[in-house]
Amino acid sequence: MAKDAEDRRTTIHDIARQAGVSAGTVSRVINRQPGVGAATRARIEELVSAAGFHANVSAQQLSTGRSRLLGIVFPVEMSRIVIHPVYPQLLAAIGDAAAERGHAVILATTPSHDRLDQAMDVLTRHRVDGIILPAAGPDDPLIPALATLDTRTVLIGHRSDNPNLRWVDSDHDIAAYRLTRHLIEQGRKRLWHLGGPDEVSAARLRAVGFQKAINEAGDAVEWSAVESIKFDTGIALAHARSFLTNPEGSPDAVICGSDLIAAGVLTAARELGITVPDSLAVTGFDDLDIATHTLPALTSVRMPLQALGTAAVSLLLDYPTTVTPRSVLLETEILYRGSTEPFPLSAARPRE
Amino acid sequence: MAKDAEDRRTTIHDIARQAGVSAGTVSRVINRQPGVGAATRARIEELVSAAGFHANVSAQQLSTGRSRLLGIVFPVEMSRIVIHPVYPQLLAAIGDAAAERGHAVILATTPSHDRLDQAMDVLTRHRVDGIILPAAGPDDPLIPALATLDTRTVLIGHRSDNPNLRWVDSDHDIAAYRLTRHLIEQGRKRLWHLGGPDEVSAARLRAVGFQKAINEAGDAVEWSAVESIKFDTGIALAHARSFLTNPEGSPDAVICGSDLIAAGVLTAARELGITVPDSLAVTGFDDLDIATHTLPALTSVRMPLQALGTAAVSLLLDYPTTVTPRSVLLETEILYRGSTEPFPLSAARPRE
DNA sequence: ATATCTAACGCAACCGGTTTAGTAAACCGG
DNA sequence: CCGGTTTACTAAACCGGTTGCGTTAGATAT
Repeated sequence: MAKDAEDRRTTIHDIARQAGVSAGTVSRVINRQPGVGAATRARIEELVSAAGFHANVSAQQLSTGRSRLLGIVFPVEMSRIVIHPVYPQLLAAIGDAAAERGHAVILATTPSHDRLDQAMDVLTRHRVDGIILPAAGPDDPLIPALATLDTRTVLIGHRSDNPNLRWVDSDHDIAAYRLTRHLIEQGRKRLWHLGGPDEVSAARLRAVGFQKAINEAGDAVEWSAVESIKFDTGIALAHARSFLTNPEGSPDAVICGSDLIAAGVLTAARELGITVPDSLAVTGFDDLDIATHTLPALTSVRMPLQALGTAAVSLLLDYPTTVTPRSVLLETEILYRGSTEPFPLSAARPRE
Repeated sequence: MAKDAEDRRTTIHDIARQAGVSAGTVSRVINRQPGVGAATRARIEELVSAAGFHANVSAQQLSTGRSRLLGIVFPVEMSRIVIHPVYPQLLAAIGDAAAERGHAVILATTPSHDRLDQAMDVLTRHRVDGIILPAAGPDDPLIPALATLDTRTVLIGHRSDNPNLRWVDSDHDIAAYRLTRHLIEQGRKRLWHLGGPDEVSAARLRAVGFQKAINEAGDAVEWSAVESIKFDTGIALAHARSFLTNPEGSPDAVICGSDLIAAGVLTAARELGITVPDSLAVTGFDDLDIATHTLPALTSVRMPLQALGTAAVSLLLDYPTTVTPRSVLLETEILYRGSTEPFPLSAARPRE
């Protein structure tokens, strides 16, 4: 063990000795529990902040059974498919929400799909109070694995019907539906959908919303859908070059599964001399930085990332005290920008 | 405490009872320590895996003093400036490297720069064995804060001279130097540098390497440098449109601080009818997905992300046993692709 | 056969908190 | 002034592992 008494961290007993009280009293003070006199409490609080004392979470875990730790499963293989800028932001949102509730976040990574056990190991060994699987997809083998773990688990971005799991998601389908309706009401007649990868539930739902609006419009519009391309501007560019020059017919509106994809479409349009929004409307998803820097700026759908994080954490931690819903669906916000602004219409519209 | 005996996790004592030995013996088995007979060891290992037993890390932390936890400080404000696709990959690399060494990774996020204490809190309360600050920049207030913490700390991506800190980095400057030399040797005469944000040390070093090659070339070449733009394709596009049409002279080679920036330059070139690589060479950094999807494919510099993660973890954990260097500098790999392939030269080159 | 050594284990203290049961003093109404 | 209640606090068990030391049994040396 060979620890110098010198470099040992301050413990609750050190504080207790200095304050002339027992360890139990100090414990009550740092946990803001009743049963301590005002004077004693003040004296102890003074000593605590003077010594820079921080209670050892491991010791707390041992005696209370709660680790104040949330596990985030980070699917590496998935991230090779979907390296997406919202990822870090979502992580940060979860981290903040957890911190707000006095919890920290531990990362459980899997180097590959046949090494799930590595992630599961971390989660169980650290006795996490809850698990979050962000950017989950429908066929992720982690989902059944986590469902067996008897630790409360929340998926973000995939609406699993597994009764052992909870989820939070944003209304991708509704947003895509509204976006498509908006374009149809503008008078667009040939709508294409260029969606994100099939492995991502969000991408699928966006396609569903598009399809619903199309179905409602009936024969009034032509449509086509390329689903399942990667969230990649370069790949989108190649696709767009092809369908924008198709002699059999090309779109006057493209609903994209992500701003990254929409950026590729805008580039292709510019190359081909197709003016946006006059001859072609383009929409994206996620409201990335790039959406405000394209020419014209890109109509996009902002995800409630902060709220997703907060809701996920709440679903994990609020259960013991209140009745918690099994799932939470959050609203997105559509930001209409230049890429869908119909020139004739806007010119005709009276100033207000 | 009110725990059912039922849903309690299996402990080392449960295993011990089942095996008819003491807890100490079980402990020696799961830690692969000597002093246990072969038969007993086999019997215990059997029981451990049958029960799915995973030792409680908190209990281990308490008795050994080691938490088997590495803290990653996740600078949220920074990520607003630099939302970059290598970020998740680097995180994953660190996670894997840590897992390999039997450690897990805990995230310490700061909602803002004046709430550093939140991150520091997490780190100290969980008694992390080491701290990693990825994508560090020169003026990050976290750096002095972490230096006072008397927990071993490694910066990734910033070569701090603070003696209390260690760092790992890749040789951005050397790569940029080689890249620039390569272009000069090709006969390029007017080289522009379009670098990433000043807040990121990597971006600064890339500028330094460019400058060194330029200085060596002397009067043989013209040059110009726009430093400090965000890692953003849209912004880069705007810059490129401007300097590629500058009547006072435009470049025949652009060295970019990131593939995201290079993608913008390629788009601008295409818009303006400038052929790449014949009239203009373009290079990027980071070898993102997009680099292989542009037309032509983008010459780029691949960062040794996996190795950076491994080295950082090693710098944190190898100290007690061996002498550890204070810093590690890793090599990058330059991938020459179409965007710098000089057409005349390649046509003249005999097939091999 | 006896003394000596060693490998294999048990015992129990310990890590740093939390929490329950218990005690002493203060307080309160009549 | 007394019995009863409340308040402030202590002591100690406990959480689940680890580890130094002591014990025992079997192997080896004499």
